[in-house]
Amino acid sequence: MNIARHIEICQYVFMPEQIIPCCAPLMDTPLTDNDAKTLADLLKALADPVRLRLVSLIAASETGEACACDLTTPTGKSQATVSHHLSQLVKAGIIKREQRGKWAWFSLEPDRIDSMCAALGSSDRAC
Amino acid sequence: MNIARHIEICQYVFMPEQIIPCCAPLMDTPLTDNDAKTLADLLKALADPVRLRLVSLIAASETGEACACDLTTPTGKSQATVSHHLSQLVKAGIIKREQRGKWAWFSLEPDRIDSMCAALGSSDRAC
DNA sequence: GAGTCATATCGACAGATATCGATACGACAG
DNA sequence: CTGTCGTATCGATATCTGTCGATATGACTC
Repeated sequence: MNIARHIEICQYVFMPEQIIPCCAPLMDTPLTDNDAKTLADLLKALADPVRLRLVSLIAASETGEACACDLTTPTGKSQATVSHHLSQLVKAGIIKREQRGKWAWFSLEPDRIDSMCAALGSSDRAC
Repeated sequence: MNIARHIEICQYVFMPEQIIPCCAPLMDTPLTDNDAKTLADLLKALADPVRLRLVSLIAASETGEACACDLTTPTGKSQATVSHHLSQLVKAGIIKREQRGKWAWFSLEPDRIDSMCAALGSSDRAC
């Protein structure tokens, strides 16, 4: 186990711009308090059935984006609730929001979930 | 997008015995309510800084296992709290518990986190 | 069996979170 | 400028979750 290497990988993982494809720390050396908090916040943002459905509705759409107006019905929740969940996802960096006229369009922030998975793996594992 | 293929992948992902190495549904077709609930429960089990530290302490230990008695101090939580979190992780299938005399030893359930990551990816992505 | 030690469970509490109706805001159409 | 429509925010509420002291359980020692 190589601490320097671990720190290097951590920097990749927590910087959305540069990302290793899959699998990195957690398993290699105990997480610091800070890293644990950061990673937990990201996991929490996804750890809700409604938000998972929202993400998958957006990701699985033809164009890779979805209008908020089309996300209320399939989730079976109120407009206020859906808006709240979408905000949470944006705040966590999992999706991004774009205003077009009076509509709000959402699309995936592509590397965010990958980097989360990377943080949950081991750098020893082949990917 | 191929529904039959998706269902097939889903079965792998939610059956801990057989697991594809990395990356599968979520992005391919909207999650069902049930799958969303299942996946959210698994994410929730990891979405806590104390539990993440416990997992990484266990995983990063020399032998790949750790005694409960060695997990209280590094987390800075009470014995009751640590025991509670360990139970949550066991219940979620992320770690397993083995009694040895009066000590409880914990080790990773190896494929559980991988399958979670798999469920969060896309089957199109190269892994 | 009595005492000790490791761990799980219980009960209580504080803080977080999901939810929704009502309302505010901002963009567009007329 | 006024009305309409999509969306965010607010306020209230119910439920869930993390935490810990106290206690129960279960295993080992003597």
